[in-house]
Order: sequence, then C-alpha cells, then structure tokens
Amino acid sequence: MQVEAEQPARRKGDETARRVRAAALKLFARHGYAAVSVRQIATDVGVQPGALYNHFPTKQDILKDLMLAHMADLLAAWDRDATSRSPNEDPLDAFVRFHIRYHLERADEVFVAYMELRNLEPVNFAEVEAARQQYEKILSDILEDGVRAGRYSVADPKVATRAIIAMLTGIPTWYRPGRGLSRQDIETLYLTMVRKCVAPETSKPMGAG
Amino acid sequence: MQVEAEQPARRKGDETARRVRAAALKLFARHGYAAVSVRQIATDVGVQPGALYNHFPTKQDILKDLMLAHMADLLAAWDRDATSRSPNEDPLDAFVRFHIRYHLERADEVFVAYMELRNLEPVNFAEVEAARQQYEKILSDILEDGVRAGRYSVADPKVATRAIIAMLTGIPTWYRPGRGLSRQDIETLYLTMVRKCVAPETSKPMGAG
DNA sequence: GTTGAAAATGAATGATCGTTCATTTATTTT
DNA sequence: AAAATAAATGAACGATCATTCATTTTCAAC
Repeated sequence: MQVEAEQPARRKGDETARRVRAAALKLFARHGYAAVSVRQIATDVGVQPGALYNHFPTKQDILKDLMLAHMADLLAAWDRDATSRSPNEDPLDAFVRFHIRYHLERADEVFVAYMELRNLEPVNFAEVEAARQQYEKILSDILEDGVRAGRYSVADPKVATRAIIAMLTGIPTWYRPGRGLSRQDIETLYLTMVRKCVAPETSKPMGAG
Repeated sequence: MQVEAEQPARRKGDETARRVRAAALKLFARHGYAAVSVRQIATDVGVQPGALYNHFPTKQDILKDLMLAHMADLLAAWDRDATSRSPNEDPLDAFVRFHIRYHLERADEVFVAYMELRNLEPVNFAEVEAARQQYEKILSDILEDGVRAGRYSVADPKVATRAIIAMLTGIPTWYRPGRGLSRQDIETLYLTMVRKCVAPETSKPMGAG
C-alpha cells in the first residue's frame, strides 16, 4: 500500500503547514483535540502561536483538515487498491486485508478521525460522516453481492458491516508491531474470523440457548 | 439485568454528589472530559462551581470515580449474572448476551470509560486498565475452555477475545433502540456472528486468496 | 429550639485559553 | 538589486479555566 507521495513544497509556507498538520495529528492522537492548546502545537512546530494563523484560520480548521484529508485518502487508497488487484481475488478478503494494512499504517489518523468526531462543528461533521458512510458502503456492497451469489450468509449485511469494521478497527488499539504477532499473522487471524463469520451455514448449531 | 439499586441518601451531600456524577457523566459522554468545564457541571447540577469541591477534590477525581465505578459495576454485574444462570447455558452465549445488554443499558458509562482513558492520571489509568484486563480474561477463559473441549476453534484466543469485544462494544455507537431493530434482534444477529466466528471448522474454505 | 457540622455561596486567585495585530524578517517575483 | 508578498514575531486581547476561601445558609442531631 502506497501512502500519498507528498511532492516537495513550492513555497516555504507549505512546508510549515505540513509540519503544523503533523504536530497537531500527533498531539491530538495522544491527548485529544480539546486537551491540546494552539501553543503546544506551535511549540512542537518550533514557531510562535500567531504564526499558525498564517496557515489555518482557526484551531478547528486544523482538525477539519486532518479528518477530511484522512477520509479522502482512505477512499482514494481503496480505489487504487481496487484497480491494482487481481479480479480473481475474493473482494471480502481484499477489503479485510486493505483495511487492516491501512489502519495499522495510519494509526494516528484513524484514531483521531474516530475519537474527535464530536469536536467537529456540525457542517464539518456532516462531511466526514458522509465519507464514512461511503466507506461502509464498500463493505456492505461486497457482503450483499456475496449473499446474493450464495458465497456468504449474513442475516443483516448492514449490521454485519458495522460488526466487521468495528472488529478490524479495534486492532490498532492493542496491536504493537514488533512484539509478538506480525502484521501477516494479524491479517491471517482476522481474515479467518471474518470469513467464518459470514460463511454459509453448513455447520451444525452449537450449545443450548 | 438489574442495575445497582441506589439506596436513599442519608445526608444531603450524598444526593448532591450523585447529581454531580450524573451531570458529569452526561457531559463527558457528550463533549469529552477536556471540553467540559467544572462550571458546566455545576450549572447542570444547579449549584455554584465551588460547591462541587465539597464532594470531589478535583475534576480529575470525578472522572476517576466514574470510570472506576463503571468497571467495578461491570464486573459485579457479570458475577451476578453468572450466579443466576442455568449451568446448561453455553458460556459464550451468556457472555455475548450479557455484554450487549449491559453496554446498551449503560451507553454513557461505557463510552466515557473507553474515550477518556488518556485523560486519566497514570495511577488511575492503571487501576482501570487492570479491571479491563480482568473483564477480557472472562471471555478468553471461556474461549480457551471451549477450544480445549472442542466446542470452538480459534487460532488465537487472546486475539479472538479482542476481536469479539471490539465487535460487541461497537454496537452502542450506531444502534438507537426504538427505530429499526429491537435489542432482541441485535442480540440474535451478533450471537449468530460470534458463534460462527469461533465455530469448529467444518465448512469448506472459501475464495482464492 | 439550640448547636455544631455540612453544604452552598459569591467573589476572587493566577494560569491558560484561542485569537488578533502592528511590526519585523524572510522569501519569492520582477 | 528592488519591489512585492509571504511568513514569523512578540506582545497583547478578553474570556475562560480549575481551584480556593471567608462567609452565609441549610441541615441533622440532640
């Protein structure tokens, strides 16, 4: 998975704006939007607080910028993934692998995009929410197609979508690469669970309700 | 599921403390700990800001109190559930049902306990984290026992535990009772998915990796 | 009903918040 | 190199932050 190759800044301000975004992302992810002051961001960038306002109108705009960029990148990365993929590959497998890889690679972005939703002003929230629903639709379409084709069996594809996404998105909250399982291990484990979760019901029912 | 029956306040201050907790819980859940001021809590309670300090030493202590109480209540509720249960009932079924019901009933507590972890001072965090691990262990023990008995098949019970809990805990983020699915529907849908997820592998493998 | 303790008030503390702005410095364009 | 523009400074703005405290009010025990 190729993360956007940032092209070299043409003006000096572009570079500063980039560092502001990076600092804000790190700080928001660690302490939360409301708990991070503009002064902290400025200090991290190595600049006076007022300088930030040459690049972002308000603190809220920094958050908005981060979250909208994340959602756009996520959807763009999926599109790129889809075009580069073998048409034989099972789409559910592809989605699970993509989601895990992307979310492990961009843990801070994902975390902020989820945790700071309530700190977005309504109009910004609506935009992020629309992108989120677009992303969810990718998986529910996959599930619905698969159900129609008899490859999967789920009682409610919308619910299954949310269940699967919640399951996968939880990974970065506990997984730390380098100790214990490899990313490959994680992919395999989760892929197995997701597959079973939506598998056509051929096995006998279990236990006494 | 019986939520703690609060016994009547003996002193007036107990009642005020209760209302402070209730107001803080509601506000923290809606706006986040860092974004809520002591003044807002006091206003919600109908009292001057200084009055809160008759009941809690600091704002942080309110958060600590809420989170520790939630974790203790959760573990206590599971114990109560376990004693009142038929020994024939499948423990995984019981856990899933319990978890869903509890998390839908106490959505604010659950949300705060998850979202505000990073705003806890280290010593308070450690205590909450210990309780969380205790709760996780309930499920991983169930899975490990079931795997040994051949009732379930999971490659890594610890990972499966996190996957299942993430899946279930995600429900309150989107489910709103009253419109669409009933709580009973939710229980059934998720129970089916979880069961399949850990089912012994009797079905044929799917798709081309 | 009196008394002592508990609870709430109202005002203040110093610190920090996001943001503004006149000015200076750095960079880009001509 | 000069002119024009962009970027950063440093200091300040009023607002709000969590918390403190002397005082007053309310309540519970006798």
